Amino acid sequence: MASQNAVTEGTPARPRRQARGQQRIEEILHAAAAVFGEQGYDATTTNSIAKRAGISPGSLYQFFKNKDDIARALAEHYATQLTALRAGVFTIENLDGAGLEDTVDAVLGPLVAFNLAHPGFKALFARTDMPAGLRDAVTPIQVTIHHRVADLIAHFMPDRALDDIARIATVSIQLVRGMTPLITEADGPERDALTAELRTAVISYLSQQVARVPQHTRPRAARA
Amino acid sequence: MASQNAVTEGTPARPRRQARGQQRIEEILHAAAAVFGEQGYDATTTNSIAKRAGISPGSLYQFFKNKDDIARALAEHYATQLTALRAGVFTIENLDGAGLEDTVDAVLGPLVAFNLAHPGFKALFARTDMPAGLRDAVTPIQVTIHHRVADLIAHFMPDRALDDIARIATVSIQLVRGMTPLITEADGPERDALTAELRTAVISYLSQQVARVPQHTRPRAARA
DNA sequence: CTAAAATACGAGCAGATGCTCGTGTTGTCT
DNA sequence: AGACAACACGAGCATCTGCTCGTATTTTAG
Repeated sequence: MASQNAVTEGTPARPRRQARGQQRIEEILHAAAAVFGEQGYDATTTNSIAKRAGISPGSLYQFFKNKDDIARALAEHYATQLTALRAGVFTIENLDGAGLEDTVDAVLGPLVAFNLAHPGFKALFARTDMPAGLRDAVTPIQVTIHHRVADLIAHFMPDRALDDIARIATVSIQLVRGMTPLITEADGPERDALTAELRTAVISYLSQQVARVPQHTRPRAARA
Repeated sequence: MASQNAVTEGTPARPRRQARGQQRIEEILHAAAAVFGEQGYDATTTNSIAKRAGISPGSLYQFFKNKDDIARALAEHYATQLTALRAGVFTIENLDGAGLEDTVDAVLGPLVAFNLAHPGFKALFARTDMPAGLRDAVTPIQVTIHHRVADLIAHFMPDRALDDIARIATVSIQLVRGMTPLITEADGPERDALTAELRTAVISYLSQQVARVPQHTRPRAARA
């Protein structure tokens, strides 16, 4: 956005990255994701991230202001990948004619896969009590996610009040967030079973909500 | 390690408490619950607990071995009160003839009230990623809770396999745990609304599970 | 009353953690 | 080639946190 060249002084300490630096940044984020996923955010030390990335602490701080800054960058990284995921799989247009179950499947499947592929994700997003710095880093992205889910839900209950929709979206997200650590920490068949349980929980909750106002809505969720 | 007591050597460093000390212990636990609830477990310092309790750090460590020990004692304190709660409200015998909805209500209502009355509770139990010390402190009690919930659930689906029952109990508990922080942090009417949503989610999830095996079970959940 | 145990104090230690700083190396631009 | 910026290093600083220790006071036991 702002001019990063030497002439203007808009962003003081923002160096012009070279290719090496860009790669380092990605290596650091990769290492941070791994360590966050294994140890949790609080227990993760910046020195351990540097060690994991194969660099010195000093080098790390050439690319990131502090620990929260790493979390913020990683959160944005995840947000970007989630956006790509959405574009590829569960666009609203693609699901407009689909039923509730198919929609939930279309969202939940890739989301679980994403959590398994990116162990750091749940460490940043699936916590209920966050330190202030982490909270600031992830809330904007949580708001974005909430908007998308609310849009999706609104399609199935168009005559509900907006704050009802918002609340149902919040609850749905929270159901998923609560189950995610259980799923990622389980192995093989138990993991599949828990994923199926999550699917059941979300679908039955949302079905109940759809059925709640049967006048205007056509509650035939399974077939369009 | 050396025995400082005269006669028996059963519990080496366990002094014979006087009335004053017992009261101090309760004051410390009360203070710890408050600070845990406000700051979270990690952010809470032992010195801040001592300050809140109106004593010096040295005095605190005359009654508790370390920070985890405080958490463990507080967790046991909560477990005791929960047991009293169960005895008073939702004994299995009392609910044997009741339907699923009434049973869930009988559990969820007092449980939410308990969470509101004891702000430290969710800081100890409602976290998904716990430091090792805290995990050790609360897991025994979580196992107890899980047993009780599984017993309750088993009454509604007697022909399900034991690990199915266990998994359903785990998921149910997780649904409640995930929603608890949302509920306690909300105010007035929004809190009530979220509580109602939690009720809906749990009941619809469990109803779905009860309906899944209709052969042997009599799925007349609402009326006995 | 007296000795021992329990309670109380609070300055401060040992260890850890996020982060810095001085210095040296690599890359880029002219 | 020279100059400057980006990159890299790692010992170590400043700070915090859980906890201790020497000491003083209160309570209990005999």
